[in-house]
Amino acid sequence: VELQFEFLNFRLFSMRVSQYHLVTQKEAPADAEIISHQLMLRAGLIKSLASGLYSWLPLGVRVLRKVEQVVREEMNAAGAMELLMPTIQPADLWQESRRWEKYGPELLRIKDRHDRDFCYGPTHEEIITDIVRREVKSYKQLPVNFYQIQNKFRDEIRPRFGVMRSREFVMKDAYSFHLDQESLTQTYHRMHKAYSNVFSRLGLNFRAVRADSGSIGGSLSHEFHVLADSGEDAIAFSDQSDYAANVELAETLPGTEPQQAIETLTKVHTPDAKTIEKLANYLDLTPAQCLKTLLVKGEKDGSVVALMVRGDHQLNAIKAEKIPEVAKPLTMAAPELVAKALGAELGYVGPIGLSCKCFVDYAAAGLSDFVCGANEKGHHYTGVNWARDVGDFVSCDLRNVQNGDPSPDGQGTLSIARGIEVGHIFDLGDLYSEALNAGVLAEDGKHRILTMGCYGIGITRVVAAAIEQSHDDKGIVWPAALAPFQIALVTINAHKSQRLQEAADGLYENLKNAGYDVLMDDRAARPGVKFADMELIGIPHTLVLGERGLDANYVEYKHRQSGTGEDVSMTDLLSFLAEKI
RNA sequence: CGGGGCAUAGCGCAGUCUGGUAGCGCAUCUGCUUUGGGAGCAGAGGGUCGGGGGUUCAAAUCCCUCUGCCCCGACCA
Repeated sequence: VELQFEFLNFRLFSMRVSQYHLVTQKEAPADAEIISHQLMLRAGLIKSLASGLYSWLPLGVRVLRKVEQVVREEMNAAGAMELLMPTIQPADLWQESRRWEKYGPELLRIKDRHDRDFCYGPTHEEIITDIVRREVKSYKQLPVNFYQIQNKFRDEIRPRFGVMRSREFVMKDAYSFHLDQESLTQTYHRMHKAYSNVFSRLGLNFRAVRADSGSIGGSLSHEFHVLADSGEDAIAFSDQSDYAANVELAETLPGTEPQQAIETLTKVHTPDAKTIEKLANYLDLTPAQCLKTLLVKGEKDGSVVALMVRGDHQLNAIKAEKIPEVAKPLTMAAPELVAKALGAELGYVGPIGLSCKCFVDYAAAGLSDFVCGANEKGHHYTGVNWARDVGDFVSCDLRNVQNGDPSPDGQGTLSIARGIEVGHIFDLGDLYSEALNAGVLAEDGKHRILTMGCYGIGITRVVAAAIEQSHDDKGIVWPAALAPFQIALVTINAHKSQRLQEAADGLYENLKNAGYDVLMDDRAARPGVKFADMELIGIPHTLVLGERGLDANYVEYKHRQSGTGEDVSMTDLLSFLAEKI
């Protein structure tokens, strides 16, 4: 708890607009697609430099600092220690972990003047593991948890949505090291809790979801998603339990056994019915009564594997890649390969008499009297039944969950929502510590490889996500914790009244002394211009001081989020604000 | 990486088809008037028309080429 107060004296300066770089725009650049990108450009938070590269202008940096501050406090409270590693990393550590080959073109590789290989760090597992293996020698020094807040570079295939998916971005990354799994699990839960605290304090509507551990590796992982329709990820959660998972990972349950066969197996002529939609139309059936057969490259050269899902379902690539017989990454088999390996034509493939390995999704395996390709151009079978008509196959979980599917924990049904991933935590086990040989002497005097966790928060992305979640037709509506300034003090024509200017200066000093971040709009501009700017940049609380109020000893108060306002007596102002803020 | 689009003043755009002195709105600067919800008038500054090459008496405009930026896709049986 003491750690939490370490930074309490952190405070950003109050400013006068006349002395501040506030440049707003009425129109957003045409290439800004999503609302957060448009508003960040219009409000003058960021400026684009090149594809996926943004400069943060003074107003934007204030927001970043506020996010960082909350993150620092919660990391410190969770027992993590801040350090700072270089952004440029030598290749040899990446070669040691074998990621120099594995990471692919997202890793920006560079050479120094001596022709030595380096990369711009996309993440820091190698560096921190190297520090720990050299610094930590005894189990008595464990566990340790280090974090940093720093720029990362990932050479994305397609940067988009402004700072939401940029190439260079600010990330908080933490790494913990432990003697055993039990200690790691403890810290993992502690960090899970710390992340929930961070996003709650930032005023975001978020969900923690089970996730695939992806390219970082490891076993257990959770993502933290801010819920927003523009999110790039789909997440599934139960209406009756706390089950929540990325759709990439969310399991489907084995379905019911197929019903007794009624129809007889019949081959029908189906010209041009190469898609499920056309087939269902042609036969006057629903897609759910048809079987979709996808042919992918097998792990063995030149081989093909068949993956089957119900016609109304979608194959989940990550689940498919977990099948040992399937080539990684998942690749659809080219028509020539299919013709060569199976003698079949795409569009009319089905399980009956198919000479390759077949994997069938649970729901598809529950079908009876269904339709599938006849492995003959222009023909399908109807009345197909697995047990009676089809040879060997393996049934497994292959598809994406859908709205209304039963929750995998047996409680309730799943809903699908869209989310923006702002945090991700991983239980890495000994993945990197083993590769880099990071270990300590244990109590029994034996050398033991460490276990490791890593934990990331996309600081810059949090800013965009907050705007996606909180804006209106006038502009940004910052949650209190993120706002670049707490109070906007707008003067009405003060340049024409010395008395008013002096009163405004006095009020500004009082608010500063009371500990608030204040932006005083003292420009000699028309009131409408000032109101519009303060609303665009989303300052939560606005105070308006004009001649009228000065004469009657009041200021006007307006709340950005609710739009409501009231006149407040000058004498009561500080206690009024103390209650509001 | 594949497909599509765009590139003209800080931002938004017109002009390109049909070659003939580079324009409009916003923003910026000056002056006057105005002043409680993005003011009006008058004036001013600001452009290698993305780069290079070609055709032509003449190129923002036509041709070739390079670059940059944006969007879509990478689920199709």
